[in-house]
Amino acid sequence: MTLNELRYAVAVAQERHFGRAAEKCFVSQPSLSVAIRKLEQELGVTLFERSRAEVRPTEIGQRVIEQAQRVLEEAGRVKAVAREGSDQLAGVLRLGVIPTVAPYLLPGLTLQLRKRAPAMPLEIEENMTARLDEQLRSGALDLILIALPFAEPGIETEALYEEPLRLVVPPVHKWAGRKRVRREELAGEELLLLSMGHCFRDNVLEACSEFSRPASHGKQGNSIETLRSMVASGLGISVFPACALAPGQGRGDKMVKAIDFVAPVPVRQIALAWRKGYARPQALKAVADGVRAVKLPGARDLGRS
Amino acid sequence: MTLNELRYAVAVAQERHFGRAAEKCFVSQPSLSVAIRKLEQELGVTLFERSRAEVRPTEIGQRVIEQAQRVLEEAGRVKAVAREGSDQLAGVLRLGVIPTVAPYLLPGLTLQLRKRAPAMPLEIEENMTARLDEQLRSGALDLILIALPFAEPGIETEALYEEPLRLVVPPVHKWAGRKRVRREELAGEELLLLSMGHCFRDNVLEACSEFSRPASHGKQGNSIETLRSMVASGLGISVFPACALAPGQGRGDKMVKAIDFVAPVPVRQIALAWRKGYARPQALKAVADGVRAVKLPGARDLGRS
DNA sequence: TTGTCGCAATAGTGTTAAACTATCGACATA
DNA sequence: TATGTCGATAGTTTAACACTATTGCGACAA
Repeated sequence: MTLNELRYAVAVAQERHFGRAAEKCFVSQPSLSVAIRKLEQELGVTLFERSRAEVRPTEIGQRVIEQAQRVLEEAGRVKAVAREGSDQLAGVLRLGVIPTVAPYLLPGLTLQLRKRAPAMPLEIEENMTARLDEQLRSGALDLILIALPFAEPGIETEALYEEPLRLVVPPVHKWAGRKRVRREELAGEELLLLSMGHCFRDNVLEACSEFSRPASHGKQGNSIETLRSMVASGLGISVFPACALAPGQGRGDKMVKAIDFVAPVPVRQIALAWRKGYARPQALKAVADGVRAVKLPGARDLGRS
Repeated sequence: MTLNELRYAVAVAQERHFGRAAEKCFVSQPSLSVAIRKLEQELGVTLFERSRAEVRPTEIGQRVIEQAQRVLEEAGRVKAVAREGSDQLAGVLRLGVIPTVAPYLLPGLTLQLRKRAPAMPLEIEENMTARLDEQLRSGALDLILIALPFAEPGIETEALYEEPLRLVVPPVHKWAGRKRVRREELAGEELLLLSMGHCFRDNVLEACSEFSRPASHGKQGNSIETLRSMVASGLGISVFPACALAPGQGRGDKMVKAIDFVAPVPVRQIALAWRKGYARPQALKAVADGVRAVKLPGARDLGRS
């Protein structure tokens, strides 16, 4: 039983004439005759009563044809479903973002994507790299925005931008008045860090470990905003990504004082990652372009597209 | 798009593995791969995300596959419908019967068919030959029981039985005591006839016309039972088919006296008629056999089967 | 890095199936 | 008896589909 055979049967039932039905189906009359007979043999019933005067569906033929129409209708919907969904920029996109990027990038990104892909709402998962990776692999997420390095088998990445790391001190700190600080000077300072698992914690440690190895792990925060408050209250100093230090960023950007490092300025690289073979490359590109279009302070575009 | 392609896609979605899906569909892995790709191309969407680790339906693929399952389900019902209906002895049979046969044959026939085809209820249309013929041609009836001669293009007939015609007189008639009457003797007698259109009227006229040409058309009845009453009340004499004169037949079989004709006894032949190519030959045979199995007084089987 | 394994994709080939044209045969009409 | 219509059949070609064999890619172990 093929869809064509069902189509032919329906056409014969409608036209009540093999010749006209064949014409309607764009096949020759013999082809259609043979197909109908094949269908009748397979089903084991006579679908049409052929008399000279007219072709008439039998009782059972009528019921078979009604059912055949249902099949064809559903088959048509397959194409309809595919057509609706063929726009890669339509439908929810599940995006994972690390916590040290999300609050600073997302406002601008959603704005960009509302322009670039208005039919593609974002479903945001804010979590640490390990958890995002897991969800990306399991298919719970489509794309994730993470910090490099990030190399996993089966996962492709594209670096989007890099941004400088900046020293953050209380307004009353001895360095508060300085323009620049050398990384070596951090030795011996109390450096407030994010808790374990945050990749930015590793970014900072890598950037500064040569000079400062903070013994105390008691002084940690669960988010940059927590750290900002801790620094503001004089609990210590810290290192933030530049995006967290834009004017207007954070609850009052006057709470702390940001100081640039002397070159070589440590940076972190933010990248987009997806499963190899991900089926919506256009959506991927839209997000990549959208992120690049968000102007973060001090950020520098990376990569190809 | 073919039903097989949809089957393959559903199998891949279930197994999440091309090899196993192919095995399940009893085809080679390459065949299945090619079919899936063909389907994807036709629909213009990627149905599966192929990674080394696993095969996963895409968002849109998931929806397409759900719809494909609906198609396959409906396609399965086509076969189910055909299987249910493949029994020719199941389902209503629309049977037309002429009024001079119906009341005498049907009680026995329905009994016979309840044994022979319990799943085939009869829908009875009692009408005159011309109207039955019309309905048979239009498809409103499947079979009709009529009297011969009956020859129509596109219609096949099979004679079932013939029965004698008998003279019917009031109990007080001068012939009431006789065993037999010669047809010639009817000349000059008042013969009560059925109204125009009843084929039995023509049977009687043909059988007796050589001897009696009734001038008066005022003395007519619309049914044999009406005629029986008219005869009983002494309004005249008539000719009935033997079936109408069985013991217990009619409202009191003592109302009138039946007399045989001297040979050659006039008869009428009852036949089954159907459209050439009628799709339920078994139902046809069941009715023919059922009619023959009804023992009507004086009836003699005719025909083949 | 270098095998090796697993799996899907591709190449090449044969067979089935579905299309076509031409013709037949049955029936109805002139 | 001729003629036309219409569905069935015959014979042929083409296209679709399945098969085996092989490649190519990525993951994992040595």
